[in-house]
Amino acid sequence: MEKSDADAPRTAASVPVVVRDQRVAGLPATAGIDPANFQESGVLLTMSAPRVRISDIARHDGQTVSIAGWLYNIRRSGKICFPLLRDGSGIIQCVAVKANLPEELFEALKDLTQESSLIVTGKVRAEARAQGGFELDVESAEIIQRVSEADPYPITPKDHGIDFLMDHRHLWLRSKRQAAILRIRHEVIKSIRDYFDNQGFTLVDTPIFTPAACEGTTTLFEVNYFDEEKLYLTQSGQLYNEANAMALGKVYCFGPTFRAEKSKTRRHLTEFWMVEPEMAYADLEDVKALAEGLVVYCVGRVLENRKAELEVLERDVKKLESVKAPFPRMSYDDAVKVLQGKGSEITWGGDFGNTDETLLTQDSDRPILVDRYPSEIKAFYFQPDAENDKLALGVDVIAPEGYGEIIGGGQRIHDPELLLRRLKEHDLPPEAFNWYMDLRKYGTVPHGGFGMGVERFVAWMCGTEHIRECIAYPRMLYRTRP
RNA sequence: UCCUCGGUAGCUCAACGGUAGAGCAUUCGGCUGUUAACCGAAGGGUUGUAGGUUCGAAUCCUACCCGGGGAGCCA
Repeated sequence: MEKSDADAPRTAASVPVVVRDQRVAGLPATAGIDPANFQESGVLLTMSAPRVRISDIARHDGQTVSIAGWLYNIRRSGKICFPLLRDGSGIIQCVAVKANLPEELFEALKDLTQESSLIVTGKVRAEARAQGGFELDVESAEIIQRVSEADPYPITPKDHGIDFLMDHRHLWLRSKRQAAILRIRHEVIKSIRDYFDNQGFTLVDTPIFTPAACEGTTTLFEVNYFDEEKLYLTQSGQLYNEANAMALGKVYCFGPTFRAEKSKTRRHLTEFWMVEPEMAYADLEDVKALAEGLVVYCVGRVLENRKAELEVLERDVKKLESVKAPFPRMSYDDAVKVLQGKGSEITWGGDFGNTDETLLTQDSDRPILVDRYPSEIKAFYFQPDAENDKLALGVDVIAPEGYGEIIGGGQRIHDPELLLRRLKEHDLPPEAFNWYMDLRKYGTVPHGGFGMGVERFVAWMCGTEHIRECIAYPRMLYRTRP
């Protein structure tokens, strides 16, 4: 039903403003205006206080400041109301007392709807009763847009189902939990980059359009490349990484990868982000050490810099604090024996299922490294074990708490004849790999690397049930929108 | 692709063969310290779609559509 509300938005161009300038309403202007504070928004605002972010609020105790944000929720009690203001960096409870404010302003605030955009100016006050320890005593406010009650913000503070939330993913990101996950994802990505950058790796990004299967078996998304040919979305940058490692020694690529697997589980996305380092003059042990170091470093950074977010997520940080080197190591052979001892039906030569991975790590407080898998279940490029050529020098890092394989990698074949033989055994057309063979022709060296799935790692850090929450806009078997 | 569970108000759910209800959200009223605030009232429904069984279907049956969980495969 339409409401005859003069303040309701009519067009996108005419932003309704209930209270634009409190000086009109007779409030005293506060000194200390710094134009630098207003450049961020690109809008000249007639504010009388420096603009701050909620994450910085502790440094402004006792000062009058402005916070630009959105109404997260509001609690009213007659002549006093408590708007919760969200600004992307945190949430702060504001206090608006009717007796201290112009009537027009108090009424506008009291009746404000969820997710309305507004800029609040007031005095920061330490307050034990408030979450976060600080409150803002409202002095003035500018309402940028009042959300219409005829079409209210759909995500209310109560429970919602996953289907509804995923349909509103673009709005769901505004909630506390989702914002915390995205900040932890950011921390993980930054720490991954710092880890490699600090050790002399060079970021060299690999193409997303690729001409053929890198690994043969895995399903690829096909793309029409003009009318010329079919290309595929990359499922790994590894083959290109090997070329880059021969050029720069130590490299990594970091970007989205695509797998057209019809997997419908809590650990699968069709589009996910992967970091893949590759090192020249490296063997399996070097790869294992690099992987272990990466995991320890990133977990440490999350613990150090994202305490507040882990708390929002109610993550048991003790489980993360125990992630220290060295990680337990075992061979595939031993892992199969351990699993059989625990009642798994796995036989030698089979790959681990998710239940196997969970069983394997259930007694460990940190990830475990499993190496030397049967060559038959691994890709064509794995270097065979010198002591048993039926085994591939591959390694997987399996995270605890049921998060499964987060890293997979190993040492690559450097011998040209062996590589050619493996291509044929895997029914791959050697002519498509001419450039890859060149790497074995011109100064071949032992080398290796791995890939780490970012969303799986973030899911583990956050303790989320499903990895779909660990990327802003997940792409899954039956979900491609928004 | 297979197995399994589900689709009822904007949202979360109840009713399980006999008059479709509750909480939240929205609207109106009350409340100066609330913490997913609370109290009172109002509006809000072609029960996923199409057939079928029945005196009578949200409820039972069939097909389809949409989604959740899992398997295989993988990071």
